[in-house]
Amino acid sequence: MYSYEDPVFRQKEVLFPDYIPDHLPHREKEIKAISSIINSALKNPESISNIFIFGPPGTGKTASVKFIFRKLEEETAAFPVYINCFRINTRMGVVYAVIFEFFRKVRPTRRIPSRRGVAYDELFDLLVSELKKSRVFPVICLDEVDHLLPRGSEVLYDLSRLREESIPVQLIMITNDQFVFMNVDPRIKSSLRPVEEIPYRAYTIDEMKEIIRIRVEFAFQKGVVDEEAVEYLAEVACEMGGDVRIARETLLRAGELARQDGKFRVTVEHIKQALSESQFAKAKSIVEQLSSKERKIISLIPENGIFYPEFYELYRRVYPSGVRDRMLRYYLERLAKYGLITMERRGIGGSYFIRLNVPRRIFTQL
DNA sequence: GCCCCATTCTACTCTTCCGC
DNA sequence: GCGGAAGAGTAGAATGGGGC
Repeated sequence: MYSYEDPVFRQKEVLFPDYIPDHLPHREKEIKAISSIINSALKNPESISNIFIFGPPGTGKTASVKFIFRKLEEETAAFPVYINCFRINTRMGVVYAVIFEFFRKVRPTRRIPSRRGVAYDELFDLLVSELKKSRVFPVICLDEVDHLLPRGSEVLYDLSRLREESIPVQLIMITNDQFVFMNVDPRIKSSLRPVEEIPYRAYTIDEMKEIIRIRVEFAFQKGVVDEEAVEYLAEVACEMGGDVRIARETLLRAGELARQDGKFRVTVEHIKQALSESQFAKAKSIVEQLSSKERKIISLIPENGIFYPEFYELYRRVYPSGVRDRMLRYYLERLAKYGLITMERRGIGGSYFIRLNVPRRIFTQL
């Protein structure tokens, strides 16, 4: 049988966003700290501390927790649940996600209840009774927890209060914003205590170089990626905030470019070319998750910006049956929160000036 | 027991109102 | 023009009653 060996990639999936490596270099200290908090809670459920992880994007926060969760599932009786609050950002959504995972992993024979037509309290009571019966130790990770606030913040209070029902539950909250809980209801803040804070700092150039080298070693065929290309990529990735995702995405694109030109060698030129696109990798992944309404709205914003009243007129002209003024503002506020646009108020009591933070081609390519 | 349909219940979306 | 709050509207699922 004919077998084809890729001349560029050896294990391309190493560069995919959902790939969790067996070893996370330069995050051993943080992983050890988080694991130790979880393990001591497992040994002594009376002394549970919630965990608050914060730091710049692309510094391995999510990868660390997913790495720890994999070990927890393999080696302990804990019941880890990972929830991305960008997608699941209501209290009902969070409780339903926990119940869904519980019935999938712990009680696979039980029918998963419907989400619609069931009261939140009813669903929460079901969660309480099932957790009580099963005696599992839930470790719930709320990634991008800032997207849960303020609408879904009540669920933090509810989940923390499970301990009053003698259910040992540990929350892990991940965010890029260290001060995310500053304006949260004091009642909710106090319910989350005690909290252990685990800060993640941006990678240094040397650390970035090593991380890229390891990825290159596993993902590419031997000798395909030039050393100068690795060094250049590490420097630029650090200048852009130390985001490993940019480096990973760039390597993937550069590999494809090297294949296209037929020389099967990744050079600095390939990296430069790939970087022009991958610097917007994060924005692109956010845009991919937007609802069709949000995409329609952002696609209408001109490259050179527009004042809100003018934009509302434009929107209504293009989508006469679309949302009204207040709702449009609400959607724009959300897009601003995602970092895709900037809303700057011009003058005292003046209108908002809306500006795109990413090139328009990001929306049109999807 | 099964099917159909109206009713009920719920979370979530969206509009309207009003004060600043 | 903006933003918070209240309430109406909507979609989806469960429930219950009637007819076969």
